[in-house]
Amino acid sequence: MRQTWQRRLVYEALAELGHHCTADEIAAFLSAREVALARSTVYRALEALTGAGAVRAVQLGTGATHYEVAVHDHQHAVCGSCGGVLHLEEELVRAIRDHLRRKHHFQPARVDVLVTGTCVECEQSGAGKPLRRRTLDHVHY
Amino acid sequence: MRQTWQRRLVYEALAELGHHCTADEIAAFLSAREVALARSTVYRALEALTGAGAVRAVQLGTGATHYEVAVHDHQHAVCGSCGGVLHLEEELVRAIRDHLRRKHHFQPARVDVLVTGTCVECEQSGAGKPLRRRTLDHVHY
DNA sequence: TCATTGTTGCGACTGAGTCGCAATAAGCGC
DNA sequence: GCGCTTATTGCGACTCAGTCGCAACAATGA
Repeated sequence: MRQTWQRRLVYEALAELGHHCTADEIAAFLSAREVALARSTVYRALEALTGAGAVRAVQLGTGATHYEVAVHDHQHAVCGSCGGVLHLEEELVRAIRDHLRRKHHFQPARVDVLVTGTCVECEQSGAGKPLRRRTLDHVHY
Repeated sequence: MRQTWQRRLVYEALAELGHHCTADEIAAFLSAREVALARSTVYRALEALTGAGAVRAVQLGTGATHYEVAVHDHQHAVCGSCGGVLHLEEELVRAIRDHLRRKHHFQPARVDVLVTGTCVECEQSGAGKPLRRRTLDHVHY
């Protein structure tokens, strides 16, 4: 993978934002910093970085793909009312991998778990209003 | 939910097709049967049926949403080279639910597991060619 | 330094899904 | 069975997320 300042910037934006974000959020963040990358460039940079293993793409429901700096594997639980995202130990999915390998002789390459529900705060405050689809705040606990 | 022949047909199409399919596949199936429903009608029927619990919507990667008749809960493993879909016991995710409730006081409403990997057949035949994105055969083991 | 070849930027395009609105038709009470 | 109310349909236009082709450009390796 060739090094370009565009890719560096995309990666740094992701790191600075510090939470799951979409391609457009990254583009907006850079725009605010007076750097305008073509939308397709951001997408392609994210694709390249994902391929190189520096970034991880994750589907948080039905909206746009979210990206995060690849540190250690984990799964996600998102709160349907505040949009907060909780990270779960990767350890929790070991049983699933094992089961597939042993019982079905299926070689898992990637396991994605997405839990949707209600977090403590929302549960207590009784904030029942479900989020409009396709919008997540990416609050990071 | 009001009963309409459109909704009945959508449900029956899903049942007859017998596997995960997309809104457009259902529309095409019905078209072939000389019934042309508006695309938006199919989407709205699926939404209504999903809300009523008769149908389950599932995200099989990045393509279109897939729907299946809601029989019993289960999770999915899809083969990246033949597009086959394997059903997994819901039992496997109990630990995840429990963990969230006990350790994070998070109320899970829905847990979605998506495993991507290679099935036995493809593993053996060495069919390494990854599927073009956004295409799944919905082979049902 | 130059040549090669991957990358960018732009705009047009596609696929999936949503929305507004007028016409229609379920399902209710009678 | 008859109307009435209100949900649902069909249509087309629209949005959103992402992809693609192509010419100009720039990161590496010789």
